[in-house]
Amino acid sequence: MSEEVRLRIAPSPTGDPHVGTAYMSLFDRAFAHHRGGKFILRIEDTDQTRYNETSVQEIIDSLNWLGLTPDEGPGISGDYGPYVQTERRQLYIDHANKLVEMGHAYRCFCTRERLEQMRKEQAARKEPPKYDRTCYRLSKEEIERNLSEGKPYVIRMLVPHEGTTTFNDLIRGEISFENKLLDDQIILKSDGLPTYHLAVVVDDHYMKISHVVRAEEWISSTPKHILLYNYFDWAWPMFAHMPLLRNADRSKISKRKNHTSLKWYREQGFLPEAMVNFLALMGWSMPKGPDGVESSEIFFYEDIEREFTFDRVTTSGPIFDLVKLTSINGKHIRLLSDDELFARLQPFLPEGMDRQKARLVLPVIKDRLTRLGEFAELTGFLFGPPPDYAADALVPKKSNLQETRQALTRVRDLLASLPEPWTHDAWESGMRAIAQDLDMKAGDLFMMLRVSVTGSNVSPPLFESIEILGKDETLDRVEGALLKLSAATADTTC
RNA sequence: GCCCCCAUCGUCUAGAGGCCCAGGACACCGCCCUUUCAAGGCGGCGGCACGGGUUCGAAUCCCGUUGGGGGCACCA
Repeated sequence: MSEEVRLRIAPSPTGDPHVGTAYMSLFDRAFAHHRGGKFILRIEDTDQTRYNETSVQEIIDSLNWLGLTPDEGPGISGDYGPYVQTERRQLYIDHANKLVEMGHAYRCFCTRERLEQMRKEQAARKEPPKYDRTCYRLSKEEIERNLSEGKPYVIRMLVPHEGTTTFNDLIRGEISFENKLLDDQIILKSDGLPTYHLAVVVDDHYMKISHVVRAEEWISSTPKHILLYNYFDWAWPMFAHMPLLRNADRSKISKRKNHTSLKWYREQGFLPEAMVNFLALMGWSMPKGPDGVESSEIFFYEDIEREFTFDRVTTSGPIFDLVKLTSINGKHIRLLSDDELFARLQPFLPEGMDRQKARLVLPVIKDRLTRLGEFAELTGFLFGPPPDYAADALVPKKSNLQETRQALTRVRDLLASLPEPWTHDAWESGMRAIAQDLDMKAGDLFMMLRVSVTGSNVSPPLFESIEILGKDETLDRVEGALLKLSAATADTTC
């Protein structure tokens, strides 16, 4: 009987919820649930200088938004709490002390200034920066004296100078490091809080984490963690280091070069299922069907959970491409029913916008939406006056103001005479008849009307638009266009 | 500087020695559809970083080079 599969996401509450957190959560949860296990949220808030109050709730909100709800976590549930590290500080202190007693760690009284000086000298000598073990050589008496004087200290783990530490990464295979290259890492800070290295090992152990899945950037600290597991005589978890999301220049994804806040994507109107779909494509791919046929790249979380295995995870870091995300988002928007899409659109409709009308426009605009946030902009002309435009915009190529005014007048008369409700057939054949009569292209005539009504030469379908606008408003706008043409004609003639 | 990871179209990827003179998606270009723009359909452009091995046979295995990335904090 094997142990339960338990994976965790362990973000630091230092700012906006990060896209990398969503990325790791996706695979954590998919794998855990694929294997009938649990997905756990743990808050790593041991750096009080970077702590951000609203962050924890925002992380939870973002995960919920994406449908990546944790099974255990702060304020959620679970038998292995507390799930916030600052609430577990005594545990870390006890374990650090235990290590000191066992001779696997030692107190270090060096000041930051001294350490800085030491590193400077090492750099000058072109040596790798590494603690020189000054405090390891302190006598018992010196330690006692420092302690009684109340000198602040940290606790460092003692790394052996011989041997090699090797582990098997689920994605990359065997990775090994020579111990002599590792630093005597600080595991307990002078404020009594642990550093990541101690906290992660202690918590992963007591929270019974079976698979440590995290970004590639952690590979080089893994041997330190393994050493700690060994010191405590604990079994190691499995390790899997996911590729790092990248900026376009291939550096690690950053706020400066990318939108990294999940809040931003939500506000822009990216669908959670599109985010999940896109993120899954970064470093993972859906296996081919049993017939060997290529699988679609458009899929949902449930599909990922069903198919996910670490052996299909790529080793090289993918560039986060907003263009592709946008495309995937558009496809997911089109997969939604009109009613569902309308429900999702609610937070994006401006205050006071006529909801009924908005629902009416929806089918017309659906194929043109790539983000929910575009709705208002794309349909603005239906809810208020069209944007201002120059009279010339009404004039087709190879035509002039006079002809345009003449043609548009005919259009107005047609619309005015058409009995309501307008039918597509009657309207269109009327337009075409005018075009033929005036010996002009039907397209040019449509464009004239389009600009009159929408203020732009790019718009949703014309007939549907004027139908939604209604006869009176449509005629008003055509009248307005005619006025513009008259004014412009007058200008050029005098 | 030292250590570690990585290397297929511009980008995301399929490919686990012959099925590949390399397949799909995004982007780009063209055509079709069409009252504009989209969406959709069809087609095109475009890649195994380089050099050595191993093998009857290498994108796939090994070594090296080059290139990219990450780490080396009382940050995670």
